[in-house]
Amino acid sequence: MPVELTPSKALGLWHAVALEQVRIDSRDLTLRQMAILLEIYLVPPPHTVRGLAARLGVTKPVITRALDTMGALGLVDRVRDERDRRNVVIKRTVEGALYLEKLGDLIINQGRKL
Amino acid sequence: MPVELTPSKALGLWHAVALEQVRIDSRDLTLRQMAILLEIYLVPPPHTVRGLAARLGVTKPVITRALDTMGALGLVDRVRDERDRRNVVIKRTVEGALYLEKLGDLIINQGRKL
DNA sequence: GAGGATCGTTACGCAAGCGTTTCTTTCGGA
DNA sequence: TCCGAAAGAAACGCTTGCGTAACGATCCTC
Repeated sequence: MPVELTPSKALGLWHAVALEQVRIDSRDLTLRQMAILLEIYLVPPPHTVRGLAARLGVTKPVITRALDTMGALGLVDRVRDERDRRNVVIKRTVEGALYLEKLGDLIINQGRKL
Repeated sequence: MPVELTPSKALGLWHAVALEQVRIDSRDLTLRQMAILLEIYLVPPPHTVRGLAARLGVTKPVITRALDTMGALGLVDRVRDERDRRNVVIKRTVEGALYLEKLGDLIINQGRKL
């Protein structure tokens, strides 16, 4: 069942969510970081630096840096892959799940107001 | 008529749009810049630096810098208020309207796919 | 018309992101 | 057992954003 939106509602939703997010959360992730975070939490694992880079169409250092930042915020975790120790597997965290849960609630609530 | 979303669809929509936006557009606005841009285009004018700062809960230099950046991208324009020359009125541009129109289409299309 | 308030900008030092390039470690086939 | 390929991180110089504080221009009131 698709989500049907008019142009006005689509941008209105984006507007309301962006506004609330700016006001509430000082963490201010970039769009890329947000895309990476959502990818990690919404797409079945395993996730690797290389895989994410390919998926987003960016270079590997971009992913490494984003993981550094979001790791410091506790939103994601990194673990060496013991089966192929060149790989790093990106893990979800409780805090990251909570962060996205709040974002989801925000989107839903702003959607209801439209 | 509100937009009803499940948690899964809300985050799924955000995910899909963020991903496409990252892949397609190199401009990569920050969340703050996006909030400012949408505020300018969706809320009736006039818009001032001070007003936007209060609305977003940020300091004035944040707005000035965002307008610098987005002005250079052609997304917004600045004009002195002739009635009170201390004020700067922020104007919309054709390019900015086009940018948001594309974003709206993107949101709608990703919503349909859910 | 002088003095204080208001508006937006600029300056400053700092933190974080970028793309490119260069390691370091690890794997896997000859 | 080498030796090249692959994965991720680190290094480099640069750009952009941040918050605080100071600044010029303009308005308004006394």
